[in-house]
Amino acid sequence: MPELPEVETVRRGLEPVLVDAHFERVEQRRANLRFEFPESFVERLSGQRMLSLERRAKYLLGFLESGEVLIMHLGMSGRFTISRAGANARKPGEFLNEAGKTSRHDHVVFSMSNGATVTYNDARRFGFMMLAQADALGDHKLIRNLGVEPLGEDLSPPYLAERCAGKKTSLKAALLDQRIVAGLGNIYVCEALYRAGLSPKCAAGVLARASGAPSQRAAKLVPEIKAVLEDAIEAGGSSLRDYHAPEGDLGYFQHSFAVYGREGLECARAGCGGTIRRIVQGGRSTFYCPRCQH
DNA sequence: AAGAACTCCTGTTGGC
DNA sequence: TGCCAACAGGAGTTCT
Repeated sequence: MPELPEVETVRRGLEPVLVDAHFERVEQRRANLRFEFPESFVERLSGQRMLSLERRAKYLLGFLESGEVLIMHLGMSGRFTISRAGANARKPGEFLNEAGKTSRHDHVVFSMSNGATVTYNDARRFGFMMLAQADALGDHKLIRNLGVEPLGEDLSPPYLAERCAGKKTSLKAALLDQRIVAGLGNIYVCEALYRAGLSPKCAAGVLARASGAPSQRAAKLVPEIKAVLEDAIEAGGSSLRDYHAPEGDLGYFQHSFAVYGREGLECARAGCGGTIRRIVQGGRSTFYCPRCQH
């Protein structure tokens, strides 16, 4: 489900109900999601106050008073839903939860001291939750190899050129590699490449000149990556199928897709007249305009 | 050792 | 209407 803009939207939705609240009750309904839950997961969360909720790449990081961090990843289908005490209380045996998803996939329920209930639902169970020591978070195996955040100064044409220099893998695959840029996923890579007029099929190495300096392509691509992510965050993320922010609001950036999911439709670039194509790279769909992406 | 293929799991959709 | 194959926003692990 979520790429950086969706995870950031979820973070902003959860922050007001989780931060400064205590976990009054934690319900863990199965032993594993993608991975086993941590040892004594419920006990280590219960009674804890969350000091802050941050995002790194597609991870949500809840810093706890105990010095531990609750690391959460939504995988493909993970979603959080907030409900208030008394409101929309689900009757026993009811088939659909507040998110309109089957409640059999409600795997974790946090009851907070401020009266909010936060439910984690994940049909495919590619998401997970872990606990780590905050002061060693940078050494955690999930965190330590992550590349730069795409928003902000760290992602620059020289950085991207250096990391892609000599790479024969496709530009599409390189941008999906979380060790290079952290937080991009299939949709926003397609959209950024389209905006930059770059072919997803060309070798990633084209971003660097022989000297290692950034090429024109790198200079063009970097601002488009930032722009598409900023636009999507502004829109509250993309609601595909039934994704929604924790409060139930729908993001609407999916209406702004130029290529994703638009196979067979005409390229929107003025004067182009090309037709959007779908190809498969690394087992995943890539959408692009063969006429104006080179 | 880079790069590609495979893997986890369930739900939805589109074609016949 | 029913059935079945293809596909879905991720990424760690295992191969070549």
